[in-house]
Amino acid sequence: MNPRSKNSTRPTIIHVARAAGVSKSTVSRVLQGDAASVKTETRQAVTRAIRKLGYEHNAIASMLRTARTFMVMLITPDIANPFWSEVARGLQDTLERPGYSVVVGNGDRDPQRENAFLKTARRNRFDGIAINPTVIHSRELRAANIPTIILGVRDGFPGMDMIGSDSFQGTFDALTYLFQMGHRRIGFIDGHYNADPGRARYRAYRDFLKQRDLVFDPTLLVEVPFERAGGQRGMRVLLNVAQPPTAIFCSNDILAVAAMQTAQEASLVIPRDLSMIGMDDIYPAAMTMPGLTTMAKPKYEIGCQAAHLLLERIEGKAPREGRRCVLPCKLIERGSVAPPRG
Amino acid sequence: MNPRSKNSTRPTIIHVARAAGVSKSTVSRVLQGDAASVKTETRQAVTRAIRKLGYEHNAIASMLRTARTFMVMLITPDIANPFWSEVARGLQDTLERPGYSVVVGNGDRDPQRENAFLKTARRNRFDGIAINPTVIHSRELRAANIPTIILGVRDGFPGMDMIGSDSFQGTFDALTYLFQMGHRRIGFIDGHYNADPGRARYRAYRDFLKQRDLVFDPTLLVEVPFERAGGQRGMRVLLNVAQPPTAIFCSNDILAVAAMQTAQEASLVIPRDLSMIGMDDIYPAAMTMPGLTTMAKPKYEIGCQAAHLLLERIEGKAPREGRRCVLPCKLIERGSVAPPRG
DNA sequence: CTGAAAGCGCTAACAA
DNA sequence: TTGTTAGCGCTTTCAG
Repeated sequence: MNPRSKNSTRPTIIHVARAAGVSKSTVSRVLQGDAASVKTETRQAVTRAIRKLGYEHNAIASMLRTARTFMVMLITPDIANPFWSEVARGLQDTLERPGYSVVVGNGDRDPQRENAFLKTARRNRFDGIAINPTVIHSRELRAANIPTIILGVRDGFPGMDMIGSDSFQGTFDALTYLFQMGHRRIGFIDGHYNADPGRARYRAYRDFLKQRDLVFDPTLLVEVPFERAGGQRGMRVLLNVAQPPTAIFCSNDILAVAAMQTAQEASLVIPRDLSMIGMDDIYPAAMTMPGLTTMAKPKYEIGCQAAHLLLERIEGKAPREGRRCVLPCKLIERGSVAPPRG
Repeated sequence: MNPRSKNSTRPTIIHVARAAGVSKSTVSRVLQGDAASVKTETRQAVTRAIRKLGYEHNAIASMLRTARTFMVMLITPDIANPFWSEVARGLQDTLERPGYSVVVGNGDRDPQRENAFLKTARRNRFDGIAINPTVIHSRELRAANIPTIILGVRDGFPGMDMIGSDSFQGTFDALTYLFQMGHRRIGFIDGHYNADPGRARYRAYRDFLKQRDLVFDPTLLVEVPFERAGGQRGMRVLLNVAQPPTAIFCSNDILAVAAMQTAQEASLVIPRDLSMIGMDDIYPAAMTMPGLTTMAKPKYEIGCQAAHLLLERIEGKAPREGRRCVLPCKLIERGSVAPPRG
């Protein structure tokens, strides 16, 4: 039954060629859809032979010969993080059409792991890399000598393509929105990693205050790690300052949701007693009660655009210099913001 | 600077061999860590040459020769779904050590796409496949002739390894938990897909009722699609039955969270007026107010175990017949369940 | 312990 | 339009 049972080896183009009474080159041509240079009858004969033998193109052999693998490595800190899994989805969906497969690596903010994936990309001669660099440096990336797109807009990667969202503008707009709702004492729970990417949100906060002639009150700013516990701690701190804020901006939704819950546990009613605004618009943000108002980052689109930029670079259609693509954030109004009381 | 600048080609083992004054075979042996059969001095000479030339092993050529790719294809409906992204994480984390890369495919419950990924796995001679089959059949999987692990416990895949969690037991335990809290009228919002995998939850619900001598009240059961809107609709229906339930079990957390919010919007206080319990324990379940009590599925562990089973199968260490590995669910008590009022 | 040689299955000039 | 030929870079007998 099975054309290739047990210990018989898989058919190759040679077998197909023999069965069709042509040469391997001809088979190769029809395999590549080189319609122009093979007679219709011949092609049909080959196609028939292929089907009869149950032949399956061997991409590995082809890779070796053409030095093209149609493989792309995606390196993010954690694919289980809803932010990155959405980016991954966008990347994969758009790379799928031109026939690329994407391998995903969880770098985990660990130099060892991040580099291990880079090494895999090199050894397997991947055609491209999409990476959110946390510990890896420009030098290593450049040395890999593989077309690369940086996920996130960063300094320190000169000449490389980058794509990200405008955290500065997003933060600024979020704060402006709160201001226009009437808030004047606006708290800021600022998440950070060890390797801090430019502190766009912090700069936006300071710039915003300046523009609105509000004085910077250090008690309204609290720095925490980018995780639930950070949001909880941040809220506890802000709840206990002498003059508490009427609204709080959080660096991302994970912090915001955790902070909001902490406030609710302290019997504050959101948004009546306190307005909350987050950033990213991850999945859970729509699931809180009230829904979290947030500056959405275009995660899926970032993935899609990243794919396009990378594809151009791979195909040599990109300009020599690195490109920066910065997508705007967008306000999603749900229920966590209202004018201040009184 | 760069040892391989511009249009010079990458060094191969031949270059290394020449530089070290040995043959390619020797270099190959060193590369494979075949310590036993190469003199220490020779190995050092080779290593030195490798470093000097900036040689990088070409995995593609190696694959062609050895017919091993160290690539695994993961096919799920949607990697952006928090359930699957956790499974993916587990799979990747454990496949990483033995040197496998995993390509992830979003099958999207679409026959076209699911098959396309399977085809990629075949053409690229992947060593293994991990799949949650939604539309693909056993026959196609078997025809691919690649070691496979089924994600989810299903009928219709005879002889194949499977791993999943015990939805029947989980549902049964969740209902029992509600019963022990004193609930007797327990509603059930049951999600389903077109291709329904056995309806374990439904069977558990019926069995539970029987065991506890409770009569099955069809008005307490509502079937909805597996998405937020389904949860909302389900809750609206249950809120309007003549004798509403005092507790509700939902097929998964997405439904549960949406249902809980809908109840809250209708001014019910959870769990005072109504207890809610979900299943899966996805990320957002911890972020609601109150936190959602749920039967957790061991998502990450499923990924890890899947990797182990697959590895054994790939290495020919697995028994001929298919194995079934069913992991238990675990109750996570948060704040959404309490004894009924009165 | 090391080397020579024969491919793995395909593509891409170059000829015909 | 088709066939011949020479590899792509590595692994792996088999000799030595």
